[in-house]
Amino acid sequence: MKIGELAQATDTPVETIRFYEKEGLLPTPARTESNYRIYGLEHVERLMFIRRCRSLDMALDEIRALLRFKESPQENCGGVGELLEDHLGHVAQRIRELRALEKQLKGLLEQCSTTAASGDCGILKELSSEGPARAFKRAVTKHLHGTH
Amino acid sequence: MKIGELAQATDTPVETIRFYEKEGLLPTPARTESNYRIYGLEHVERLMFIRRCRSLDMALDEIRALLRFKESPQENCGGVGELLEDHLGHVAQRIRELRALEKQLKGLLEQCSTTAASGDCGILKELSSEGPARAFKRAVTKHLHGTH
DNA sequence: GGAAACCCTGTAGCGGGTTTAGAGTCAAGC
DNA sequence: GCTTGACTCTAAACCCGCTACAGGGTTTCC
Repeated sequence: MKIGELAQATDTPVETIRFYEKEGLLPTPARTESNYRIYGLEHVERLMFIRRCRSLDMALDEIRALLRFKESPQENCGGVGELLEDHLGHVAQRIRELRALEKQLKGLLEQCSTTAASGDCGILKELSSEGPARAFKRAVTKHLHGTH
Repeated sequence: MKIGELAQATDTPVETIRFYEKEGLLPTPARTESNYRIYGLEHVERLMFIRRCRSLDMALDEIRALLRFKESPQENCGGVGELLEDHLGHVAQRIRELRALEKQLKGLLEQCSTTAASGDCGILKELSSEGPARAFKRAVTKHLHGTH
């Protein structure tokens, strides 16, 4: 199959396939006389593996590691689990961060509704708050950097 | 104040300040005879605003828009709220995605513990599943692109 | 007067692709 | 046979939001 067919089969943009090849995630395929890439079942399989991992938001480096495990003699299953647990940790961490963010944004938006009647935009005020004057003073009084 | 002091005052790397200037987020400051940038209160204020927005994970384009609102005559508060709501929407969406992800990863990890005793890695199997054969067939039988 | 700590400009790199430019190939319709 | 259009090729630039150089000049401290 040609690259466009592989693209359809795996729901992957053609350019991304070439990119994965350049990155060493996909083996270099055979070519036709006219220099077109030709793929087989094994490429479909491998690309689908990659895409499934990417859909789990794994980095290309993590995927490379998984592919090595997959290829390697046998039973580095422990390593696989460890990698996944690390990744899960990152994801959980990011969720926590985003939730904190969400809360802050909601707080800001409330400002808007409560100050809607009054003069000027509560959101912009809030974003400007914990005024700069203090920080300025801090910086100026503290221009004694290093030990002193 | 010089760039390093501004950096301290706002907890922003020096390079990032120069980057924001190049991006038009910070106005071009005055210079000393020896070509050093000199900043005042207004720069501290503006940079803190930018950093607060960034800590809310807003894109530089969004921040640019907010700064325009801030500058503009008066009362585009509606626009501000709208922008923030959009942003909140993105954040909420991303949280949903990551939670789904988390669930999938946990499922995969369970595979590992349940198949630990058995022959080979359940995780890798699972990641390879919904086999490629079907997709391959789909692609090959459907090489009749367009109307046919 | 010399070393350390600051400042300057300009450029390249990160990840994970996407886009563009310019050229070649192949099948179908006239 | 010839043109159109869909596909393919390579190489290089672009995206975001920085970060990290390299190779200078300036200021400050002892």
